[in-house]
Amino acid sequence: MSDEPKELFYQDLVLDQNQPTTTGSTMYCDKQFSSFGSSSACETQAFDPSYLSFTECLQGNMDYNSLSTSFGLSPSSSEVFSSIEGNQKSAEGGDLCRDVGGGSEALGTQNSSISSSSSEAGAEGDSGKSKSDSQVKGDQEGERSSKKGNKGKKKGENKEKEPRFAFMTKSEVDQLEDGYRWRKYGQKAVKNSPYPRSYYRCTTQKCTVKKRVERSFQDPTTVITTYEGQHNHPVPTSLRGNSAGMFTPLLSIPTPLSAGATAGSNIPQEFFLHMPHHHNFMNINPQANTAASGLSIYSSQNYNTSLHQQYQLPLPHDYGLLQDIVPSKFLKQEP
DNA sequence: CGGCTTTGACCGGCGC
DNA sequence: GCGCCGGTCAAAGCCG
Repeated sequence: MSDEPKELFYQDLVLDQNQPTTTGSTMYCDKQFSSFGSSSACETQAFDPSYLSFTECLQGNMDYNSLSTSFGLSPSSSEVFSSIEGNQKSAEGGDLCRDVGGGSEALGTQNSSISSSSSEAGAEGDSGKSKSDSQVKGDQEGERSSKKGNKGKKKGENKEKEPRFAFMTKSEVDQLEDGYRWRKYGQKAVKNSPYPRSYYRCTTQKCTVKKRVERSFQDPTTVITTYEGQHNHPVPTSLRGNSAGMFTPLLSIPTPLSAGATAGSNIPQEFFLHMPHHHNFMNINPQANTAASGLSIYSSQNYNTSLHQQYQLPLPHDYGLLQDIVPSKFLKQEP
């Protein structure tokens, strides 16, 4: 399959903290990520990767406060979805859905109130329910005692959820090349969306990572990929010759929608494989596993200059740390 | 022939 | 209790 993105670009992502009204992406901290504290979800206006130390992300030791700080929003200013507290449905599914599905709305105006966005918008995306997660968990850990009729799901058990990470990518193809091998195990029509949602599972043995891929019906050029779990193995080197090959054509710049940061969980390596080249993720995570370490290879020089110039990275609190990530020349202080 | 995709059926959670 | 819905299974088919 030709899963190489053909047309990829940051969707209106302007990293200008002085212009919060510019379109941007939205990042969610899912409730399931306990490390985010009681504030189960937050929305950043114009998700700015530069705010955040990806090392923190990778190491998954980022708490809500640091997250808020890193993303340039205070806990109070962050948009917390009240419904999330006790209803993760809206947290992981509905909100993500709304954000994603309502891409033109939520993404178009990051000030839009995601939590109260129209049902129309919410219709599209990941409307997964919490039960789904528990079910998934049950499947994964319970090893599915049997097939249909008894999915081995243990009610009320294994409520913990795999870390999830969702992002949007402008792509004409649904499944982006991320270096891993996936097997499609299902496809479902998404309510109120003409585009189906595909379910993939990592083909590597004992790897329970799954991902869902769907296309935003608000913006058909946008693909929403949701990763669940983390790979317990390196990127298959045999894939398409070698792992390095997967970097070549990737110009994909995803828009994080949901970040999983449970202790010990990493944001899926795929995310970083798709991150803006200029972030130069070299050795940002000494503790990264092999797969993530593969990013160190990714010192792409084929920057999109115009895109670069478009970025106006603010000086974050942890500028020093960021320097290790982003070349100084890209860190210019806003006047 | 092995690996993958397709697709209808099934299950459980949730809302009404 | 019922229907809706998301997620998953697994048989069948496809493909290299």
